[in-house]
Amino acid sequence: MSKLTALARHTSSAQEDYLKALYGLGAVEAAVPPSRLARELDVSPASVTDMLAKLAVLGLVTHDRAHGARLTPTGRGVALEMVRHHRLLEAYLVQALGYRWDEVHDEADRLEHCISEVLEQRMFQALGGPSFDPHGDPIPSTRGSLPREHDRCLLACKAGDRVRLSRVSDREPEKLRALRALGLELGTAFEVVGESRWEGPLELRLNQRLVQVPLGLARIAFVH
Amino acid sequence: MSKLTALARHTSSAQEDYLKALYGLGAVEAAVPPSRLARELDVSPASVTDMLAKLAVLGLVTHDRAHGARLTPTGRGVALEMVRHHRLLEAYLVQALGYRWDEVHDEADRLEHCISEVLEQRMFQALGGPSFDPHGDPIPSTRGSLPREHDRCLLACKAGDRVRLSRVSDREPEKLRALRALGLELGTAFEVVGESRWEGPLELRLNQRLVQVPLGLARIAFVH
DNA sequence: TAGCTAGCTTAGGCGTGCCTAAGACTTGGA
DNA sequence: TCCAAGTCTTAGGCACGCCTAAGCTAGCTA
Repeated sequence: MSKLTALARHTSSAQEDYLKALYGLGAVEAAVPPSRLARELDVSPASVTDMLAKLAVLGLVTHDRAHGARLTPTGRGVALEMVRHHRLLEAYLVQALGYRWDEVHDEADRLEHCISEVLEQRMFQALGGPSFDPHGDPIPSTRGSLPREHDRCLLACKAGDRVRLSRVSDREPEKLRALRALGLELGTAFEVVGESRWEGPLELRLNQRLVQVPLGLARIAFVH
Repeated sequence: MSKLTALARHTSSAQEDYLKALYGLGAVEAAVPPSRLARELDVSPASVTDMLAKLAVLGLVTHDRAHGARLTPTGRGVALEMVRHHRLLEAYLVQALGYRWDEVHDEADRLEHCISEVLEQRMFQALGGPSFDPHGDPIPSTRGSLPREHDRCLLACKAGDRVRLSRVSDREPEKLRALRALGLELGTAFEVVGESRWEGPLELRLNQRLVQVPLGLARIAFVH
């Protein structure tokens, strides 16, 4: 990964969004089809073609029609920087400023593009060097390494499994509020009592209480 | 002033910069010539003409050739919101994250455009409702009122004056570092021993020490 | 193998925010 | 009074990031 930060490299917000999305779609390991990226970013396929061409010129992605787009090592570096900014900001907003886990995503999405390396570092230090954000996602190190995740989706659990909530998707605030309302926070221990049948809810035992978890919530929850 | 926040009103970063600059140049009280604004923002006069036309359509400025540009009440509201964001961010960075007073300006200039009202409020609360930023500039209230400033420029002081540093311009980090190196911080008390003669330095007595203050530093310092 | 369809790219266009170059208006001095 | 200088606007253009519409390609199915 390049030593230059995204700020010094003057990548635009939009470019950073594309790189971050590519990273999230696994463009480090395998090529990502443009259509997938278009859906993710809610832009037209034509826009994706344009932007991928620009990013290719900048040496941030490789791109051929047969396979799709992949991040170069430099592109991965920029993407990881954005992911680090995003997750660190989420952690900071929750721990230092009293945000709830359902309030931080949009704020972090805006701020991640304009914080300096200095601010990043100060927040990191203020939090004592956190490893995870408020949704259980790992915060990449400055060198770009990520702890391997061993969790599995709540949907994949079998009746009788005793697990803890380890991670949730940060995308949908409403679902996050619903999970919290059911008593599910990061680290909450519970037992899976009933698996989902015919797309019905899962049933959990949590603090002696039986709790029904709709499919849509179970899908964004991960446990170990 | 409109109740809508700049975010909800979707003013662009650039528009907000123009409004803030106009506010700083006194476009509430008197019309500001476009050339002055162009110099301030380091853009061409033609760009200013363009942008003022857009802002006029949005009802944020009035603009006639004879006089120049003035902020409407709504425009003043947006400008003050940016000023509030900027100064609050500066205060937060210094007090909560250990920045020095010469490090905060650029960071705040970027962040002021993308923080939510929620974040603004959380920072305000975390600081206990501060009235001034680290350079002694007053932080406007949400309703847009500003405490009146009674300070005067250090340059205007006479020999024998006993005063305290109350405010400095936040624009030039190097000068801020130089002031600090001379022992001058907000609230520092000193006596003016010698006024500037033939554009030479002022002389101050500060903690029994005699200190020479170059004209360029005295110009950005204010006292009361 | 031929044709259809899904997916990608090209072409052309739009709004924003900037630019330079050239014209118009004002204002003060000769 | 009239010219010169400074100021402001107009005209035309560029990069960015997006769009729609139309064309191309490739792979699957009949």
